[in-house]
Order: sequence, then C-alpha cells, then structure tokens
Amino acid sequence: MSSSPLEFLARRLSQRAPLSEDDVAAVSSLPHTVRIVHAATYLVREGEPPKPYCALVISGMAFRHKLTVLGARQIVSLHLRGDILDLQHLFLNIADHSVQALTELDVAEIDREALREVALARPAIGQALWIEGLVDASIYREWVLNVGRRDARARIAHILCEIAIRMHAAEIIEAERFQLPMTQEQLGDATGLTSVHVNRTMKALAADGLIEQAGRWISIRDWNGIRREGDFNPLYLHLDQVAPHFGRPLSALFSRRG
Amino acid sequence: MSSSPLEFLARRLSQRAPLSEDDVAAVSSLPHTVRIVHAATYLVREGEPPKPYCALVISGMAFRHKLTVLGARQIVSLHLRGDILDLQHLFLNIADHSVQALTELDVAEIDREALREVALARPAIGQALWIEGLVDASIYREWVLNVGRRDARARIAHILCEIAIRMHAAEIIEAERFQLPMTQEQLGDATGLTSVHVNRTMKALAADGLIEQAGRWISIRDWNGIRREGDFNPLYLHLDQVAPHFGRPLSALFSRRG
DNA sequence: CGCTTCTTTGAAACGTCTCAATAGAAGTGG
DNA sequence: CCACTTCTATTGAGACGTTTCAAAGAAGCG
Repeated sequence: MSSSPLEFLARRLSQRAPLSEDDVAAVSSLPHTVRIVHAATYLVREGEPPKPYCALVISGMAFRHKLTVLGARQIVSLHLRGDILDLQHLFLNIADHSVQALTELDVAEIDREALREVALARPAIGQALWIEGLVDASIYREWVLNVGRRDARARIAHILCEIAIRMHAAEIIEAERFQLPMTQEQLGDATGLTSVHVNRTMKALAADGLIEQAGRWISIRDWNGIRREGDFNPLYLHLDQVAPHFGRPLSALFSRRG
Repeated sequence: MSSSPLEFLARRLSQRAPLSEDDVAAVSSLPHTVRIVHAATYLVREGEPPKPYCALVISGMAFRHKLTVLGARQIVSLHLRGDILDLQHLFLNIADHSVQALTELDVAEIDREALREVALARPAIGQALWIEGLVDASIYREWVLNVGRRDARARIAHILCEIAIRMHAAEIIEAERFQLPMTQEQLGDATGLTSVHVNRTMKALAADGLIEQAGRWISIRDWNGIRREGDFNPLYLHLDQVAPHFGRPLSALFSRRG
C-alpha cells in the first residue's frame, strides 16, 4: 500500500496514459479522506443522487448490484484495490444501481467535483479515466455474454478466471491460490444462478481436478482446463492498457485462446 | 434529419452539457464522411484495432455482440439514430466486441483522432461524451440483470419497453406502434433465449392483450401491463440527462414505477 | 460455546432448450 | 411476374439444466 492513496491513484492513472508532473501534482492535491468501511455497507444507493465524493478502493472488495421487483439480486461487477467505485456515476444525476462493500474496505473518498474538474480540464487524466470507464463497460458486456449464453459450469469457471487474473493484475495475489471473499449465494447472484447450483457446480469442478476448495481459499489446479471450461479470453480486460507491468507466469497462460 | 450530421451531433451533445459557440464550431468542423451501410455489415470486429473513424448513426439500427467459443451469440446492446457506435472503443486499442448493422444504416464517419482530441481538449464536449458513455454502461448493467434474473416473459417485455421508449426519445416514433427490425432469433440473442422460445413468449404476450403483432410491426396495447411484466423502470436510461425534451404522453407512463 | 451464517445434499417441479417438421414471407433470377 | 430458393415464424413433443423446497452439517463469530 506504499505511500499515500493519491500517489497510488496517480501511479495507476499513469499506467493508462502518460501523466505530466503537473498532472501528478493535480491528482496528488485532490481533496480526500481515508476511511474504513465495514463489510456490507452501501457506498451508493440506486435511486439516490451520487455522494459528493468518489471512493477509491485501497484494499478489500466491493460489488455493484441491481434488484428485480421480486427482490432477486444481480451482481453486475466486482471491484478490487485501485478501482474507483463512483466513476460510473461521475456525470450522472441519479444512481442507477447500488454499490456495496463485500469485505471490510479501505477507501479514499475523493471530492467528486474536484475529480470531475481534473477529468475535464486535464487531457491526460481525462484519458486515463476514460480508459477506466471503458474497461468497466467492457466487463459488463462480457458479463451479459456470460450470463446470457454460457451454462452454469462455464459461468462459474469464467468468473473464477476473471477474479484470479484481476487480483493478479492488481498485485493482490502472486500465485494460483487466492481467497475468495464471496459466499456461494453472492457467486450465484453474480452469475445468475442459485446458491444451490453454484455449490453443485463448484463441487463438480473440484471433482474434475480443475479447482480445489479449502474454506474460502480457492486454488486453481488446472489453469488451461478452467480457462477452457470458462471460455475465458482476457481480451475484454484490456490488460495491455490497464496493467502493462503484467508479465508474470499467469499472463502466458492467458495471453491467447488455445 | 434536418441539416448536416455534425449539426445533429452538436445538438445532441448540447442536450447533455451546455456547449459554447466555440464548442459547437469545433464539433461542426470535425472531419467526416457520410456513408450508407448495408444491413449485416460489420462496423467493428472483435479482436481488431478500432477503425480510424467513429460512426454516428443518422438512421437505422445497429447492435453490438459477442460470441461464445461454441458459436452462441449474445447481443449486448442496440443502437439508434444519434448513437455513436465506436465511443466504447474511443480510448481502447483492441475491440472487445463486434458491432453490426441491423438494418441499412446512414452513418457519419467521424475521424477518431479528431474526436479524441475534442473529447479531451474541450470540457463541455468531454462531459457530453462522458454522459454518452456512462449511459451505455448503465444499459449494459440493466441487461446483465435482465438476462441474469428475469424469466423469458419479463425479458421480452423489458426489451420491448426499452426499444419503444428509446425510439420515442430519439424521436423516431410518435406513438405506441413501432417497427421492430429484428428477427425472433436476434431478439433471442439479445435476451439470452432461443428463437423458439421468443416466439412462444411473444405469442403469449399477444394472447394476453399486452402487445399486437402484425408482421414486423409491434403495437403495445397495454403500456402499464407490459411495463409491469417487464419490470421496466426507465431510470437506467437517464432520460433526464439524455432527452430533456422528452415530455410526451409516454413519459408519464414511464416516469415512476407503479 | 451457543448462535448465526454458510455449505451441502436429495428429490421433485418447472422453465427453457432441442430436434423436427410445416407454413409463410421475402428476395432473386429468368 | 412467376418459380425457386432462402430466410423467418410457428407448433409439438420430449429431453435437460436449473430451481425450489427442505433439512442436516460445518464453519465462523462474539
């Protein structure tokens, strides 16, 4: 977590577009507060105007969701260290979905107006933020495909791949083993399945030697296998633009569809 | 279609953010070509770098889609007059999905580099384009919910509501009757269903007096009914920011969940 | 250590898909 | 303008994947 939250943000943005010293200074001087958020806390509520600040995740995991009239929940994305949670509402007047902490979260709450300001006034920062937003949108598209056209086994395999590779790209995990802070019900809400079927499907993946479960820890035993099962092609994550440092063993496995 | 394509674009953008005269002039002088595109033509292809121009739809309909390894197709969004088709790739190096003409299309191909330029250099234009992009993202989220958590009947009803209201907001239709240029297979690809089941479901909606089909023409017989069946809440379209002129009879029906 | 939350399992019900075949509409070339 | 071909819509019957309901175990937490 080296240094300050805003230096962290500046570093992240400069991976997406080259920032000048002035740009870095502008990012570094954004008004902000660091805060700890308990698991399950709402950061954004559907139907309300966005808060006057945007939360940058420093550690922990969060998710976006929407509800059906009948109360069915669909998780529409997951977020990790480095993600800006309210970017999706930066220029919108009313929140169209809710954002909730999945785990306890360290966040930096950045003044919304100031962020809008730099996004529009500073081209390099603007471009970096555009890339953030466009990659989020790309992930939504992949999720529409995942939930619309893949069966349960593929959906689960796909989301496990996405989480693993994004955690890896965010430098949260080193190896194939990671802690998944989601219940099977949440996993179901993210994949359009019931928790019961998530359970059966994961058991099946484990029985086939693709993954191994030990409590909340998940190990991928067979990367090529799970990637194939999940029809996972990381193109949609645009890692070349988002994590240029990403050149570790895993990336080789994921670099092309096989 | 009054006036030139770029005046049309300038008018649209100024509905999203107030443009100065200079801004309007900058939009109006964007290098562009007007072109007719045949139905089914690819405008963007997954895996390729985006074209050197961005297509603005002047008339007709287009859609984005992604494919499974097994060849299953998922349509992830629909686009009408006024939509900028390549905005989703404006700052990305490789296309993560394909865009295809649904009908014959009139488009204005705007120079991509010039559009990036104004998006970053001119705050008001930048903000207007941000809103475009964020609303697209909001629609993707709603589609994840639609496909993940609603049954066939609700999915179909929902997409019909979305199309009707967006056509209305884009001033393509006046009333409750509109021509849907989609086959039932395409409707299935947009809702994660098979064409067979789309057929049965639409027959059922018609039998229940909610819609009426006559060839490719669809009439909504019972707005409140279909809106309820489709769990349709137009909040996610952010019409207040996108179509402020939108104050016709239909909007009353859709203004709040009932 | 007791209480809540989460996981696991079984059996039956149900929604959607698959396969298959027919009918209708639309487009094409002679 | 008709015959031909090719899409598109329609319908039926059976198969299949996923959900529902219910109940028991296991794990996590104060």
